[in-house]
Amino acid sequence: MSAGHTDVTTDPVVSCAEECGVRDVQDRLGDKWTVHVVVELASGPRRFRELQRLVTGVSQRMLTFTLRRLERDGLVTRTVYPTTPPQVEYELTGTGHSMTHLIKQLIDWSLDHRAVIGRAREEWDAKQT
Amino acid sequence: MSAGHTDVTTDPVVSCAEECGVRDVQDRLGDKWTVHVVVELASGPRRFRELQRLVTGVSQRMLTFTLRRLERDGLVTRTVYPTTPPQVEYELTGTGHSMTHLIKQLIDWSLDHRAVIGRAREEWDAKQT
DNA sequence: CTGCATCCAACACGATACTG
DNA sequence: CAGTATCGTGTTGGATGCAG
Repeated sequence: MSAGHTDVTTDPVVSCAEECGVRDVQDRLGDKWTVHVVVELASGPRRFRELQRLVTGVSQRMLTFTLRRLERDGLVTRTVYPTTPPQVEYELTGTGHSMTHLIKQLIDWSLDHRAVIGRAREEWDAKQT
Repeated sequence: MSAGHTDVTTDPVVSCAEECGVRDVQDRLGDKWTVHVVVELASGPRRFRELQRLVTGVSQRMLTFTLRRLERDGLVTRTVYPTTPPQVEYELTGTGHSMTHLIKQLIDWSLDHRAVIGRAREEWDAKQT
């Protein structure tokens, strides 16, 4: 594809990577649980227990952490219904939903290049004897 | 943009998040140095030393690691010029360049929501007394 | 200049136990 | 059910020194 990079200086991705608060998004997208939780919440509001069941392997601790952080950043809302037993519902906000699209991009890219990368990886590993 | 999510139960982000090798991409996008390096390489081939200067704060160890991993996955090429002193040049491959776009998405989103998230965060912190 | 190996501190994460 | 607190551990990442 884009071979022949005669002019390599024409890919203005960005000039500020760290300064623009990208780190926050990185941290979130790089976090296994965050992505999982957002994906689950994308299809509608969920209760705590429900999420823990849906997001396989997550510990109670990490789920709480993840939800708190998402809540703090205004990506999910936390609604407490004062019933017995207590019931808490988590739901994506508008901003939260917009992150959903971002995650979609991520997944699409990974699906697109998964095979190529896998092959490259095998070749490389082979060459390392 | 995509506001007005009246139907929350129809956001088919994805059905498999972990199974499809998304973790790999996550790891890479979540990695501070990887993103930085790719961004720097986006504007053209760079030498090792050059990268270390460009990517402020990276240790030699991490730069090597990062480059090796990128090389392994076929995202960058490593060309050795047998001169004295030795000269090694790193360059993004086609796949590598495509990741550039993904990173762009990331940065765009972060720029778009940076303010909102920041405000939400402050409010949340304030409420925590 | 480029790269690898070792040591060491920090932190993230999981498991567990306990409260409302 | 929902959430907090504590402890043990494994991985990450920086600093340093040495080699090609």
